[in-house]
Amino acid sequence: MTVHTDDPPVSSATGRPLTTRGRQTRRRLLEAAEQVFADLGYHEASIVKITEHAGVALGTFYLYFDGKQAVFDELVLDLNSRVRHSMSEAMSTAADRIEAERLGFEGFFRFTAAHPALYRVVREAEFVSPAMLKLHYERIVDGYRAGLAAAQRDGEIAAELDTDVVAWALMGAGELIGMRYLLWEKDADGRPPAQIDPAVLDGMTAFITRALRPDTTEGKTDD
Amino acid sequence: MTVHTDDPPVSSATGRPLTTRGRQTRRRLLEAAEQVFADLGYHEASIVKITEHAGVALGTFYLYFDGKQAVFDELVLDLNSRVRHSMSEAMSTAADRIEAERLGFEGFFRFTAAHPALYRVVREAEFVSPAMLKLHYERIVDGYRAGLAAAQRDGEIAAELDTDVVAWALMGAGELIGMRYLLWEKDADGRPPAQIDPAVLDGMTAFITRALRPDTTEGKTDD
Amino acid sequence: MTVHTDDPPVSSATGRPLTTRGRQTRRRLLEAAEQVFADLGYHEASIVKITEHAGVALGTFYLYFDGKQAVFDELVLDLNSRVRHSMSEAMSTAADRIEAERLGFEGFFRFTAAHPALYRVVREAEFVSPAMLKLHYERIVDGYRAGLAAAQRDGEIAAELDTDVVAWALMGAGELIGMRYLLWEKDADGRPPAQIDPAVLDGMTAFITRALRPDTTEGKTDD
Amino acid sequence: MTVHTDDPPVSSATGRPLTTRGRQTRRRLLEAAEQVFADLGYHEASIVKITEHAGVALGTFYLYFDGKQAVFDELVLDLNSRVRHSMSEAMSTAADRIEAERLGFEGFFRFTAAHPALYRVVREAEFVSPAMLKLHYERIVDGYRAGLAAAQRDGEIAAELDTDVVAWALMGAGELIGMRYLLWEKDADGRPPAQIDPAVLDGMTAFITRALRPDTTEGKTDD
DNA sequence: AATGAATGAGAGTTCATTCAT
DNA sequence: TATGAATGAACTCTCATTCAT
Repeated sequence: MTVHTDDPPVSSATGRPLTTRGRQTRRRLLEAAEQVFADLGYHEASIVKITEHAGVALGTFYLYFDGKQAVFDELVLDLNSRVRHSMSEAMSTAADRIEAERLGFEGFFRFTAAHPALYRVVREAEFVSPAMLKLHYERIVDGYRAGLAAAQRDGEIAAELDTDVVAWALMGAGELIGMRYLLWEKDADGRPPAQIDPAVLDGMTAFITRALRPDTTEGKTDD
Repeated sequence: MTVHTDDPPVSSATGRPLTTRGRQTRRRLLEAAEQVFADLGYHEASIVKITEHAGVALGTFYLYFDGKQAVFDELVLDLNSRVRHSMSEAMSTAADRIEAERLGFEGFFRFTAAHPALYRVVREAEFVSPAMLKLHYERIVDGYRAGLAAAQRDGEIAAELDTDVVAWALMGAGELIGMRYLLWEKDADGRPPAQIDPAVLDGMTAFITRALRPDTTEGKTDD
Repeated sequence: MTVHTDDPPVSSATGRPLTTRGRQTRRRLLEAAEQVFADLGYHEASIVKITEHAGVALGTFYLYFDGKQAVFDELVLDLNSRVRHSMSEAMSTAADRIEAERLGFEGFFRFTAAHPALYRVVREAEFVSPAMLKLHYERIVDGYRAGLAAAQRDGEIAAELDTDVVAWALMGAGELIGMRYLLWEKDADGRPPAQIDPAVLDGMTAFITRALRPDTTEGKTDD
Repeated sequence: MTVHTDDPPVSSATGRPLTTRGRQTRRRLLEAAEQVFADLGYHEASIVKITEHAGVALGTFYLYFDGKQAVFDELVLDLNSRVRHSMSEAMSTAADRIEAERLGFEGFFRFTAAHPALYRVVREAEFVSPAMLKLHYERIVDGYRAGLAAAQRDGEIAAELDTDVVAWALMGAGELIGMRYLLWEKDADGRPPAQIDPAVLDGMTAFITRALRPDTTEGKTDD
């Protein structure tokens, strides 16, 4: 599990810079936190469980983090950074915006399937650290909106659409589809699927394509 | 605040039927719980706070509910019942399915604006009582899907759409739009808006209409 | 189950005399208390459980008893009265004191097997109502001691024995034998035996006989 | 007050080994528990009272014990171990089995007088932790029975006696004698006696001696 | 840099008892 | 005579955090 945020705060809770050993301990704690928060949720999780999972003593935790909420917040930022990275990488090969949307969702679902912590931790942030959830959503929406607006200028998507509203709608749709068809879906053995059902992705693509594509009469801009 | 569920459990925690006085006390407790859970969230809420709010003694709570989680669960069911009632009432005057969708969202947003507890309580159920959240979503989706399937048979919406996927996508979209433009929006006085910005509702309607409407070449069924 | 004490307090908690109906309710409550205390012990038992068992409402209990401890105390007295009655009846046909001892124990064990509440309730009195336990033991010992003293005067048992010490010793012995071979013994089906193993009773009789019988050289008094 | 069990569990509630400081705290808690349980009984006792008595914070208790019942159980084991140690030490100088019995009772009474917790705690175990009481009695009886059987082989006590029955009878006798003449006896100042009345011990010895000694006609085995 | 014993506020829950009906 | 809703003190137990080592 690789942990990389936009602005990696590789310093101790007291602000001192860290030695190599310190950085390692810190990373182990953050990874343990991801595991424990994902498995148990914020309130069932405890610092003891995190430190046990990380194989360090209880007190050590407070050398690197200000407290329970602080690790949690950092974890949300970290997951946000990673899921956006996964999505933008998936979209990078798209020929047009609508293909980009499909690839973006594919990347999102792939990340979700591989990191169930994303939902469990990020969505719980709504109740633990509301500002973090807002930040998470807004960062994703920002990317969306920028892409949609550019595509609109290029005539790739319908001019009448409100890119802000559409961006939020798409994110909401993606989130619930992921929850329904990835997190709640169980195969014969009761295990969650490793990837989303292609038929669902197709259904989602059809829905999005219809919503976004320009009207047939709509004049395309040159480019 | 009116409390009405599909199957109102007007009995005590021990299952005995209640006197009039008992029913009143129970309802006051459930209403207090809605208030307190909405204001503070599940974990910050406490039975003491609920009983204080209801103006009864601590022990009284346990005459009517099995515990903290039990009131919470009942509250989720109650809110689910009420929001669905609000939506179906709003949709009842629609001329066609696409208008029904718009009216349904309008009803949903109106309920959300009037009962912030819906989001705060229901979404938190994901972490407190996952089965309740699933139930909540599934009950709403069931209605959606049935309406979409019927409309598809009538040629009111595109035949190619996967009604299940669309139903979940629409619900997710509606949820995040509501969160963004109702719960997070503040007017000049820092108060949340009493109703959703009509422009947003229009944007959403455009999005949905484009996604659902049959292709122009698509043959309509007679009616 | 018949309830009869030396001094049956057939009056309400407030001291008023009782109607026939009142007496019935009171007796049902006392019998329910015996059952519930025996099954659950004093602390696990609750007034609600007793009244439910008796088929009356909670408040009714306080019409007849001063409280939880009060029923308990009355129950101890009642059981004491009944076990002593059972023992003295069993001893009534004895030819001599040593036979009387054997028959007395037999009666005690029979009562114990039929009324497990005796142990459960009476022994718990040590911690709930110490004065009641003392009374229980002393009443039994009084009978013992009187019988032993008379037998000593008649030369049926050894003159050197301290009747007080012997009475307490015999009662203690009987109590632990009953606990070990009746309450803790389970047959093939895991059920407690309906009567004590005759071999055990023989063993006990041998022990007592040896301890009590006069020395062979000891002169018997005429009778 | 020295605390020593057969198998001293010098580990925390979570099973981790303890530092010196931790072991000290644990021992202080166990001693405080002995005091508090003996003074108040199981149900009146509370963790708060135990920790206050021990001079530590409430939470500290749970570092070392799993809960109220757990300390109680450990205390029963501890007392059992100590009283048996006291008895076997007292018996070690006996010339024959009958003298051993007398010395054993003396040791038991001495321990009882010095540690009233023995009765109060161990007998209450019948209702709090029945398995513990059984264990307590059985461990004592095991020693008794072994001694009696050996003595029987040596012809020191009557061959006809059932050693199992006799062992339980003797223990029961000793327990009630101790209760009557130590715990319930008060001197002029209302204080319990520091040691048992020698006359009672003599009475008990006479009783036991008569019961156990071989018949005069019984042939002794050579040794 | 790391340890782990100690803290104590605060939670959910139970139940004997009262009293208006 | 009977009811059962209401009370609230007291309990056990948890866990984020501190700090001496």
